[in-house]
Amino acid sequence: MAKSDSSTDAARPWQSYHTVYTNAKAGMDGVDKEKVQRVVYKMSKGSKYFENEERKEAFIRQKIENMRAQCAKLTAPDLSHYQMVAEKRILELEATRDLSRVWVHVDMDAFYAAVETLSNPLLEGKPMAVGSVSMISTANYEARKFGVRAAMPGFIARKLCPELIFVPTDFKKYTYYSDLTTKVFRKYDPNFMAASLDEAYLDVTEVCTEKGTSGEEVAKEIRNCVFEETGLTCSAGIAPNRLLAKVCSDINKPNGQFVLPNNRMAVMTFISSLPIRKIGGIGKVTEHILRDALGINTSEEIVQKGSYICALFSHSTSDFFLSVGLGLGRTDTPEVRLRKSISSERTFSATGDETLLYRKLEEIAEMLSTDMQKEGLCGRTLTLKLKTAAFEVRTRAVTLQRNICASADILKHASKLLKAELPISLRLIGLRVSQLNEDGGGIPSDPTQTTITNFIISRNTSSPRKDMEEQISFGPDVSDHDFMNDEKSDFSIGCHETNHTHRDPMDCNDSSELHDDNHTVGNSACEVEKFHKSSSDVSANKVESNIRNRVNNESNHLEGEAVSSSSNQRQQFYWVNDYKCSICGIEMPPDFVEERREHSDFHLAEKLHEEESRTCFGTLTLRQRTDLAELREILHSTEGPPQTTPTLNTSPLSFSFPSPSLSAITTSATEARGALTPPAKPVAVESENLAVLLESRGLSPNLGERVAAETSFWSPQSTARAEPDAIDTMGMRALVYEKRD
DNA sequence: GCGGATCAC
DNA sequence: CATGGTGATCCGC
Repeated sequence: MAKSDSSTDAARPWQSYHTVYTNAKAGMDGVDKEKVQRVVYKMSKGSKYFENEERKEAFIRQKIENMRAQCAKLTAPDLSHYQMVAEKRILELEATRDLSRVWVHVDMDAFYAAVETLSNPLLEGKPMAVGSVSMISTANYEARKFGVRAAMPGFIARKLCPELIFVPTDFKKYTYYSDLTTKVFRKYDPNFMAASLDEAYLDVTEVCTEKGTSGEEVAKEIRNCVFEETGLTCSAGIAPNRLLAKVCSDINKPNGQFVLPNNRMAVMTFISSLPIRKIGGIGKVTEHILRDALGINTSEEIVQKGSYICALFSHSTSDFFLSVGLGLGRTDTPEVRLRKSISSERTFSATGDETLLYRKLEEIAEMLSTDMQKEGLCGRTLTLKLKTAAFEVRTRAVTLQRNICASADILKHASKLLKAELPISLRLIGLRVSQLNEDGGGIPSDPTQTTITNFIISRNTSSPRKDMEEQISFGPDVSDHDFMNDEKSDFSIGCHETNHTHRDPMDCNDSSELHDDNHTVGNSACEVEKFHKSSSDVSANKVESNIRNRVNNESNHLEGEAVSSSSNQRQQFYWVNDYKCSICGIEMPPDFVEERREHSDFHLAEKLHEEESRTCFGTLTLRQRTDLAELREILHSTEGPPQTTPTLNTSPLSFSFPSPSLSAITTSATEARGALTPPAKPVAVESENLAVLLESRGLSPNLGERVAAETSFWSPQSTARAEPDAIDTMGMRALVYEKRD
């Protein structure tokens, strides 16, 4: 079924229309997939969305063609070279295998839908979907029988299942139940990793040894506990690493579990027959590419075609693929995850009306700024995201010299970016701020003061000179960027609907000034108040970044918990509502700059003292102390940590689709289980022979370890590939931080 | 550093 | 009639 495209396409065109939600998934056994596919196709055909999907598809096909051509060009010497490269990489990766941990991945069954049913028993047994007519978050199992799935537009779902009941999302409820599960998880692993409201990874190694039980038993216990606590069922996967545990939890869903023993042969057998699409990080496109360009369908084939993998993909990507083929995954518990960007975006009915578009932009800027201030964040890079009426996505970014967080500042720069794209018809506008809390450099002794001054100058005088300064990086960018890249030429038609080869920065400035003025008129008092608030937030954020960096650095150098994790998180200093000390409660208005500094210094001294007596890491505190100014910054800025959890409930919704990957796997699950018994053909190397093999190739037996330590695959930056579920929704962040108490 | 793209939830 | 929002990462410039 891999081939014969051309023949079937003409007769059954729907077969070539692939969406994320037409894949198999738990609870879809008896579904007439052909019929579902046909309905989806018919509902989609002719729409702008559909046309865009076709364009994307065509682009991917082109890419695949190029790769095949590249493969064909490989000479015999090339191939033998890459074969060696692959073998070396495989050995090195193999050397990193760690079978000493027991990981459990817990995944709630149809979480949102289950919660809604719990609070409204009338829904029981009826096909129901949580979400809206435009988009479904999750569907219960009755609905799945009709082919209704997460990420499917509601109007298509209704076509598939006319009686489908729609229930709007209610994140307060989900958070409440999620917190209940958290309580259970923490008992088994105080450092468990919350992957989302309904998913968590637990390292139960210690529990197993202490209780002398198996991971299987522990998982059963956890699931029972979760059920008693919440009345909700969940599924679990037990495996030696997180990547495998995640795959396993999907196998006997719902309300089941699957154990993959800590045994290399079992792992290899399991992974070998596994369709690559089941693995986190391999999505629709990657699957397509690997299948059609290299003929790879299973993980086993990845290793078999290792030479082609290494020839075609970058180092980090091929490492990821190979490690998947070997059933490797992360076994460590990473330190606190830090947000790297914050964004806000909205879809609306497409319009080319500039006034309307600017109004939308204004709203987004406002929302984003609000979120940033809630979190005490600010950043230097602003990215405008646009989706055209034709569903094409564009982004335009500027990196400023200073951090911003006030909505007026965001809007000012965003307006310039948008202006440069006009005229254009849009259906979505989004804004993102990244490079959070970084020291912009050149911030003098008193950052708070300077920043306030800058804010006032920037707003009140609106000096064009300053605007030009900040736009330095904007100029070159304009002339630089183009869509003439030959590879993409066929896909860039829409991009030419505007001509961005020439822009007048001054024109942008003028317009944004105008805009600013309009915005300010009428409530200047209110605006002034805002300045204070946001400016103090600016310094706050900067500081927070420092402290966060420190926490990171420290935890790298020290074994065990980060020094500051307990003390900092419990007793962080910041101004509640911008006037009340979070530690002692004393009230002090924002403009009492000097008094505030004194006050924070007092707490700083207190804190240093506490840390010194609490820890034996003298060198560290000493080093910290060398720069009192910085420390003071830290203290000043230390943001109200995640206990801002209350904001969680009211926070912007973040849709969460329970395990979007499919699993008509009950069959493949039994296959896999059966396959575990007989010793399968060895895919790579036997671990016991590893040292011998390494040496036979002139590699020292521990080379693999050393290289792996340096290679990017194991480094934090490529976590997404190795561990793609490192997602930080607001809800998740609360969970993640909470666990560190 | 920017922009396109993929992925997860 | 008509297809979401947030965050992360990677690649190729």
